[in-house]
Amino acid sequence: MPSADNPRRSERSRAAILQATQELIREQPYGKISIEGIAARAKVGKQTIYRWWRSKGALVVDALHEQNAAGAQEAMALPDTGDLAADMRLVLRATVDEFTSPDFEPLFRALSIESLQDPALQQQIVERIYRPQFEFVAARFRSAQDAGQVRPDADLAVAFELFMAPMFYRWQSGAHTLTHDHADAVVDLAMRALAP
Amino acid sequence: MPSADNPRRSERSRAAILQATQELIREQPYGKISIEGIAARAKVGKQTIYRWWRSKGALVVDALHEQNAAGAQEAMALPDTGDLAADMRLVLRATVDEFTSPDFEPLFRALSIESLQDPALQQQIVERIYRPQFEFVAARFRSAQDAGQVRPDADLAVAFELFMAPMFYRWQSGAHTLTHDHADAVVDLAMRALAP
Amino acid sequence: MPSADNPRRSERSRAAILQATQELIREQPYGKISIEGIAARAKVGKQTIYRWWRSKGALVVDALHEQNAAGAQEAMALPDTGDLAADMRLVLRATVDEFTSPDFEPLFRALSIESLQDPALQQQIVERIYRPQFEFVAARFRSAQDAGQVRPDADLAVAFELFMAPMFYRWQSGAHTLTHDHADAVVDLAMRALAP
Amino acid sequence: MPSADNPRRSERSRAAILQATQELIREQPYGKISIEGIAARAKVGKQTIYRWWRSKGALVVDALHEQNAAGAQEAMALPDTGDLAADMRLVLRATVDEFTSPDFEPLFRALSIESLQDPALQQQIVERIYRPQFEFVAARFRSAQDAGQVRPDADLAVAFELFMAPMFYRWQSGAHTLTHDHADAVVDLAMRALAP
DNA sequence: CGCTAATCGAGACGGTACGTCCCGTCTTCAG
DNA sequence: CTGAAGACGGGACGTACCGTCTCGATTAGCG
Repeated sequence: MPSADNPRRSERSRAAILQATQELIREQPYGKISIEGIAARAKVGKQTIYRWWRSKGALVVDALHEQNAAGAQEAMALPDTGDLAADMRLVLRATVDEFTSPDFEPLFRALSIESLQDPALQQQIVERIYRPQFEFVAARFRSAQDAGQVRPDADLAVAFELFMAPMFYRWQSGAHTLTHDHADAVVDLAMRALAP
Repeated sequence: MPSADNPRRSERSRAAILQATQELIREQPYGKISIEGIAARAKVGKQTIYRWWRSKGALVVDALHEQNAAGAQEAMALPDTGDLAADMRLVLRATVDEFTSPDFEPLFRALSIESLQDPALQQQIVERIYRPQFEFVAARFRSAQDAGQVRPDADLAVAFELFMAPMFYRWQSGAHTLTHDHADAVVDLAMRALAP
Repeated sequence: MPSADNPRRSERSRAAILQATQELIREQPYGKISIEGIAARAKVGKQTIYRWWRSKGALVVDALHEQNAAGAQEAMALPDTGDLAADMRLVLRATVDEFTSPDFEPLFRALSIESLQDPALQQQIVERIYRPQFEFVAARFRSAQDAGQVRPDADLAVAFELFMAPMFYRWQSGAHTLTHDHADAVVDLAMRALAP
Repeated sequence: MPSADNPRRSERSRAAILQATQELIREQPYGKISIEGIAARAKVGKQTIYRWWRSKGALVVDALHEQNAAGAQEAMALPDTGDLAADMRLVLRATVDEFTSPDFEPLFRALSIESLQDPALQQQIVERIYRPQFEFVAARFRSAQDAGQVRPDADLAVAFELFMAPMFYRWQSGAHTLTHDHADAVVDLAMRALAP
């Protein structure tokens, strides 16, 4: 994700703003983060932020994308070993790792907060984050259906959520700790539910 | 839930504040709600709010409780007909209704936003909202285990989330609409996963 | 000045309130003093203050009187040695001492502030503080007129102010320091002005 | 007195704030005046006031200067007719007029209240208001000394106060009304005191 | 290769809300 | 009924940020 479409736009500012946003979100509760604080940290005028981002939420989305671009995007690298349970175990463990990581977790948190407050942003997130992730997994599900590991009439959207929702729910509710063991247990149950 | 423990506390103010909070949360985006606005609507001094509630989040928790106290608390009235699937269908449909209701949904939304911003509040919500709900359902699960409808070694916490998490996830992600049909589909899958 | 007219009135409270008022006025800038602070220091309910004093100004007036009652009231003890200049030198030096004293000065200051804000209080001060002081000095002036030390047609009010106003002015303007030498210089000039 | 030293500063706001301050001080008791009220009257954000003035007192000083700048500054236009008594009569009568004017009096009052509460402001007033006025009069005194109308060894500061203090004292004590006749009487006495 | 228009940093501006302090009144309970 | 305690509705405080708006000072790309 280089600069943007506008050639005049300062790449230096763009990067500094997203960098500052990531850092601040990691350093303090999201409620304490202000555009002014981001501008100051990035040594940028406030207007430069307002010029290129609609809202703090949009800024958070981009900051998260920037971070994913930097990292390996493991969560999406979904292998097909022929064993769906094994493959999903990898996916869910990676999810646990992200929900646990001090680098990612605060950004997810920020994103959740913003998406709950702004329906437009919520739809944007569905399309830019949720849907791609779903499509990757759905493809793997179809392959598993062909291999007879999943009932052919299964609703893939519901199936997808059967795996992911429990992880998300635990994270957000804070009632239990997220562990690889828990991920494995969820995969076991979900596989049983989807078995032909 | 009458006044509180302090006999000096004005019941009139307490009720007016919670009432105003509920109304305002329903009328406008949560981000636009201010303590000042609540105080004005309740015809109360700001200090009276700050005296009895730590934060806007704590106020939202109480407002939700007040609303539940007023209503029938159907979600918790969990029958035991001997047919777990049927009973859980009732619970999940009631959940769908709440996530859909213009009376409840904005308050849940507000609660989620606040709990994501304040770990202390999150734990309070776990204990005052999540845990009681879980215990009700867990009791029903144990009865179903006795009746041989659920595997005796099932982790009831995971089982609980297998039902509830997909509903919550759909609501928060906004990727799909919540319907009774979807609730039924989730119950079907979850029952399959838990079957002995 | 014992309790007051009401026999039910608690002498203990009355004294504690005036005591607290004096102390606080000496300890901090007058603008920071609150009724609430006085009540707390005096271990008294706020209502007890509001019951017996119209305003903070009235409280200050009483606090000053209480202090004068305790002290020697030297400023008023005006001797008649036959030498008006010498006698006035005593009066003006005593005035300098009061304007300089850490016990009195803050109370005068408080009184000035209040009287500038409340015409009713200002008149009360004229009658309870200014006028008695003037009468004492005026009596001495008349005696000096009889002795031929002061012009018989002199307006005693103007004469009085000729002595006192320069002291007051220096104190309030803060442009110069108040000293006994200055008091003597003022007496010299005023005597010259009033000489037959 | 145009804007200030900072070119970014809005002249429109500066003028509106001082204007509003003057108006409000004239319209109501000083104790009822709030920064908030001034900001509202001036259609200005509170921060704009706090940005450029340390305190309400500093604002009052500037408001008074603004008013003087607008008017003729008669009090300072001190003629030298060769007759000191006549010249001083003009000055003191002008002073009476100011202490009597509904335009000036409330501002002086406000200034006195503030200066009594803030030593830093008091010193500022000495330098910006008291001292210039003194210097004008002192120059006239020196000219009178050259003309043999005033004792050559007179302390000009004390002499200045001999004229001004009685006016100020009457005004602040509220014991007597201020009139031109009184001003003339004071000049007579002071001239007698200073005569060679 | 200089012109000019967009972009930049900086930060003042009119506002809204914050959380706190105090006002003067009212309510409760103890003596 | 007085008095200590302190909750109450309310007004203002001084601060933090909002999103908009000038200011020069770069800084491209086009002419």
